[in-house]
Amino acid sequence: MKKIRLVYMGTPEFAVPPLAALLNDPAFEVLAVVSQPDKAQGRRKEVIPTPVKTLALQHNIPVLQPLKMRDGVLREALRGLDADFLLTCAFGRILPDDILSLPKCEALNLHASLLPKYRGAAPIQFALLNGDAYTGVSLMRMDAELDHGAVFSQRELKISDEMYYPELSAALANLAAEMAVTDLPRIISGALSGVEQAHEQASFTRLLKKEDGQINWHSDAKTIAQLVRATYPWPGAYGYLGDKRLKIHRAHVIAPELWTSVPSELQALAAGALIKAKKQGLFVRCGAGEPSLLQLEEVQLEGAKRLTAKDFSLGIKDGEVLS
RNA sequence: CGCGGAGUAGAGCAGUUGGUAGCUUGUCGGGCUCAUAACCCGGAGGUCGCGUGGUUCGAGUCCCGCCUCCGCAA
Repeated sequence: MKKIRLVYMGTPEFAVPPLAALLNDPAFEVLAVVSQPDKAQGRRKEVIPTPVKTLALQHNIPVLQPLKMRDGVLREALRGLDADFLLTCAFGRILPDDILSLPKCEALNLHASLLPKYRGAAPIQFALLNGDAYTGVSLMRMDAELDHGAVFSQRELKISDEMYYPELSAALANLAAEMAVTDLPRIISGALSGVEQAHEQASFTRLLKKEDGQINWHSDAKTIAQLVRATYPWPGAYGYLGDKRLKIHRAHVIAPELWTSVPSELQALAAGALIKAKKQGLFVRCGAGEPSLLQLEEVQLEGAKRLTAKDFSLGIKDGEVLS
């Protein structure tokens, strides 16, 4: 049987499982991998190859890292490959028309949401941020607009309360991998056809910024917990203790029925007030009117290492308030 | 040379104008209690990151050099 020839375009960790699955499946032949240029990272500004590039090199797949999409160089490189599919996954750049319209090559995208919901750059984060019960992945055809083309297939995933961004991202990436391996052949055979999206229901996500991690302690604890889960590990949810930033790495909501102290006592506390409850843990009073409680699990003060809430609480005074 | 914070008992912190270290927690022993992540009593545990460095009668505390960790920025 003729192998399915494809060019894979992806950059971050999320795009690794699908590529790995395609590389391990004999039905596919990955002709080339396109990834974003390597960037300097870390305190020492070391240049780190992208996760997708690393995997590709381990399998001796040629890697292209074009600086520009529109100068024709990439198009020329791809044109000679005679691929059946151009498959992108978290590539991070919008592809110009001349690449999407390569002859006899279907340009597809793996997107981490149930389109038309959450088009754009940060679908996983926004699903967590909004406290959605479900999200998923979509396999779709690329067209001139962002995440706008016909959808071939989707897989759903339940979001559990324990999922932070890395867990959800990994779960979705695995789902995307499974979907790519099983559904690309079905597209070739004609078993799957693209269905136009319900565009009027589309929503869009943008890349998170550093400031998106700042916590408003007047929000209720549930909202704040969602922010913590969505922004971990970057940009990270944070408040301020004095003039120092305090990152909240892990936290969860305490259901009102589990409160050991009565609401009237909480009512008297300012939003952001830290509550040291002996061995029971460290809590923050949240909410504007109705008080709600957020239990901190893991935090990190600016300049210090990350600590469990227990260790952190040993070093702070009573009555301190986060802002 | 990007900016900045920090290295003190197992852990988290304090240590004022320099006078040989203290708190919380944990740990060990004992006690109390129907019981407790409760309470009471007692003990162990630190060459204060490194330098056979400098200043000083005397340095965790000031000066110099080095190492390590971390936040910001990228």
